[in-house]
Amino acid sequence: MAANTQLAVATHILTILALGQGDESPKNVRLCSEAIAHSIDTNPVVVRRLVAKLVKVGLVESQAGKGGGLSLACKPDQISLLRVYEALGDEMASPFKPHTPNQNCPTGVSMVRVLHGVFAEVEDGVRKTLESLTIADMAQAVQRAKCLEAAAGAAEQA
Amino acid sequence: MAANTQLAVATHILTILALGQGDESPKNVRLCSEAIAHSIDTNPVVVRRLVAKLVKVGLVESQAGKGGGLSLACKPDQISLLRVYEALGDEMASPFKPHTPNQNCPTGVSMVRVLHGVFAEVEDGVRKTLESLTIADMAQAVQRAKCLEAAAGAAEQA
DNA sequence: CCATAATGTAACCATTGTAGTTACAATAAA
DNA sequence: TTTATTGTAACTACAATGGTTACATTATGG
Repeated sequence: MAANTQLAVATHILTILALGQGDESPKNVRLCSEAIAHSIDTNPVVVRRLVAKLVKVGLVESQAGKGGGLSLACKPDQISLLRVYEALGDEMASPFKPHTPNQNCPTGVSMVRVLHGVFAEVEDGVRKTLESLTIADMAQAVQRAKCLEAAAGAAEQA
Repeated sequence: MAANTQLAVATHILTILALGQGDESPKNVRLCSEAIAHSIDTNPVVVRRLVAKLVKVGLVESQAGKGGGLSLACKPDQISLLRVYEALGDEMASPFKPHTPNQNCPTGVSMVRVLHGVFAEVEDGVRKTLESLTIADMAQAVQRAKCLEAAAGAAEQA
């Protein structure tokens, strides 16, 4: 199967929108799905499909029609990666899924109950990590990385 | 797709083996893949396929031939869930996978670098949680759950 | 030494999630 | 009214998972 890159792509989209958003001016730049798809190297429909989920939870605003496009519906520092993660769906596609043992085996039945607790603990840790990071952090880190790279490129040229 | 339940099933297998292992006697009971598969409610081949990975990293011993079967190669309190997780493969099948953006878009390129760091942090948290739990803990919890359930069943009967 | 019971593993299939793509209706600006 | 955009359905290709059959290998035990 193709790897699940939805959180990565959604974060990419939001970060791009954040970068387009001037910190001082209240006006967000509106980007079209075509342009975003180009940066991600995918199809505009893939972007719109993902964005639909982000719109549904109030992270993104979209406007149809000529001159329309996408923009953030929140300040970047108000968007934790946990909010993005939750926007994509409740379930983590991961190896942390209980199985369904033989219901007549008491050991098996107890196993799943215990496993459920363990996996909940794992998920909880994941959520805490995601909660501590915002799109604003991502945008800042990307800016910094771009500067460093530009500098390295310039040094290489010289 | 079928959900990935490998960690759950592997933990199930190891816990069953741990339960069959008398704490006082040094002899492990040997169980055959057929019996284990029955508790998990799957095919013996699925069990053997998984066990092969556990054998490879020295968590389980297997003996072919009549009277053969599977047994723990370690003390249960020496087997953290992290070891089990690692035995199954290096990569976490999860939504925490970076994508591959347009390599000509400097923002995209920086994005993945930053995302990589974020996802490493998530993975790190997961590993810490898994490291804090052992098969011995699982076995103990399962025992306790079974007792509770038996008591509840008895109460229901009365 | 042969019958038996077990592992090891290859091969194949069905199911399902993901992403890519085409197509087109709906919408809104110029 | 033309044009540029979103929204969404439908289809495809691909890969991962787990179930299943089949069979070679191995070791016990009578």
